[in-house]
Amino acid sequence: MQQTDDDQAGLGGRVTSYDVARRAGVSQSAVSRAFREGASISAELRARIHRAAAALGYAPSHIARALMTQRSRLVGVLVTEATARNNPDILFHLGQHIQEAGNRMLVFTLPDDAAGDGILSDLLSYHVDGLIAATTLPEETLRRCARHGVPVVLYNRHGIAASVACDHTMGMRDLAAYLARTGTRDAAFIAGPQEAPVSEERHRAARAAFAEFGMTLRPAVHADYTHAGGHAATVAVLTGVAPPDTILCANDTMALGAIDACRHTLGLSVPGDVAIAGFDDVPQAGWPSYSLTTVAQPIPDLARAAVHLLVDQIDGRTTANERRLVPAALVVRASSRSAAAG
Amino acid sequence: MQQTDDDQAGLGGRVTSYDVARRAGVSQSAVSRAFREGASISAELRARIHRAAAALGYAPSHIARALMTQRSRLVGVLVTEATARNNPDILFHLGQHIQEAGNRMLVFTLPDDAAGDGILSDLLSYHVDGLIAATTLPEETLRRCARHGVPVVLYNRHGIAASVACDHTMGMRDLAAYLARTGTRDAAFIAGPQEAPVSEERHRAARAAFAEFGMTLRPAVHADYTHAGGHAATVAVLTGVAPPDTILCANDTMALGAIDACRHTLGLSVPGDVAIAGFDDVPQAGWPSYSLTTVAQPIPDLARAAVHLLVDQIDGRTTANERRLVPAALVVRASSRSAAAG
DNA sequence: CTGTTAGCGCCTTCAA
DNA sequence: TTGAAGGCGCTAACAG
Repeated sequence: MQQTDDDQAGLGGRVTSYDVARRAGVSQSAVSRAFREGASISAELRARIHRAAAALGYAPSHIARALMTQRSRLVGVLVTEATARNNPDILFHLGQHIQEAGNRMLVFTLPDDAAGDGILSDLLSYHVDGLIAATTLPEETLRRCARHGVPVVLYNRHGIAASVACDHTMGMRDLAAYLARTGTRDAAFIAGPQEAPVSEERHRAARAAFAEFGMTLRPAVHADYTHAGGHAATVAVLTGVAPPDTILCANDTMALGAIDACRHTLGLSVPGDVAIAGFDDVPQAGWPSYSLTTVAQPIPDLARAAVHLLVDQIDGRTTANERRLVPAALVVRASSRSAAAG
Repeated sequence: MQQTDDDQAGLGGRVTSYDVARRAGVSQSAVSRAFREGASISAELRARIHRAAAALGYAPSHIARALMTQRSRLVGVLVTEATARNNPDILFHLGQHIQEAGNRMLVFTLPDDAAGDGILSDLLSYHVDGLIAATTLPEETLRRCARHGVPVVLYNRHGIAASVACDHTMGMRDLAAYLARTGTRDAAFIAGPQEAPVSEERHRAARAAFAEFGMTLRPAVHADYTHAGGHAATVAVLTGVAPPDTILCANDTMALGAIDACRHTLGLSVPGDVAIAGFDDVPQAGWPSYSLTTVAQPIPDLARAAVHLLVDQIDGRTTANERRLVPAALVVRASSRSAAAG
């Protein structure tokens, strides 16, 4: 006997619990119970119903269930286009944990970081049980989520909601301490796009840390988070008068572009002529052609924390507005000067 | 008057069409019509209802609507862990087009390519209107989808369903022709994991093309699609007796690992000592540290085609089981010998 | 443990 | 054009 020989299923028509009930000679509630954990039903009856269901190719409807239970098991995930492209791992890890918690990930891609506004009614339409936002949400939107009972977790953002974030402050401090020890005195900062919150936070952290260790950090040069952007900004910075001894980038991809600019366009040696550091620890940072010194953003931990925080709120173990800071780890590689030289 | 001052919304309770109806002094059906395109309703009434809805923070429920209309506006997307990590752009572009078509993307991540089996009942539970699968689905599963009226589009796969795929055959042929002109005689092939369909297809295409141009293609060495895997396989291949003059990889990431293996581990020059080529044209392939000769997989086109094919089926413009082949473009860079040298 | 009854929020006939 | 009644597929409250 096949477990799934749903030969009977007519074309098109959805198989309902009613159909299964008739075939098994029981009530609809029995079918409902047979497909719910810990429902009051005898093992025998459940088995019989499952057999009938398999024969019919029946699967309980999450949609109808959601209508009754007020739980859709849908988690909305908001990402910007830039995040989806530059840090795809975020989406992947969030998806993993969301699935493990028995939910599904509904992805909303926004063109840019400030567009999270009009999306709210859409979110509500789909009855998402909760929301993880790696985009900037207006306070007004967050308040409305709260009013509608939709828990929100902000990813690498702050606001009037729970949040998880990489500890940029400590990460930058560790990096700055290391650079200070290895001869950096005067560094340029290549930032992401204007108003990119993560870039701003890293910049703020860098300014504080550089000041603490008595190094100069020049005003930020803005680029667009891409390799090409980092490349161009680096050329601009290094061809000016009195070039800096170090270039710090708001993300790895731009730092990789900076390295390529030095070696392939400007004929400079890294770290001989200029030290370069990034932030993220993307896979390419570890490849031998680059060996980029950087700070590892713990994406798997961030994703896990985000989902757990959200699920806790959904389940009413209300850790509302909890803020979780996940440590970032300095990764020293060859693009910065070695300690011996300091 | 604020457009969205849903001050009235009590905490928790969902605002229903009934609430809006009462506030506007109309029937529920009127509210329903006010939120549907082309419904029979006066502009005046619609405006009044929209005002009441805005004041209440009402958004129509897709869940309840789906139950009636049998259209969830949910598109399921199946990807393997490997795809989600190595080719994240796929997910991004699919999401874009799915959203543009007025739907939402429900992501199902599978551990490996052969696990698409038990997922079906889950898919049905969520009433997905259709399915885009970048994983291998058993014929049985595809048949059941058809029986249940769920259209499927296979992404870079073939089966008894509609499909879109990169034209690996032509792409490989162009690459082989170029390599033949530039001195390749004897090449190694570094494949992806055993049974990875895309890798197998590229391998098959490579064998045919190499034979056509009278070059030797050695038996495939299997790696895992990663940089480290490509690196290791390359070291193994090139330290044997009679190393090949060219290394062809089933994807770019491994080819990048191959280049690093040559330059940084084996002290060989690329393409001087050995030419290297990949497939995909990931962003890194164009970075000056690599300049990888490769074949561009047209991901944006593939994604668009996949979504359009699916939407056509959902809407009953039934182009069932249509197969779309999207051309791939040879991208010549510095990791292969130049034409002049041939 | 099992069946009956009501209703989740909406869309769809049908009358008016 | 508008309103009233029924039902999409399921679960929750109650009876037995």
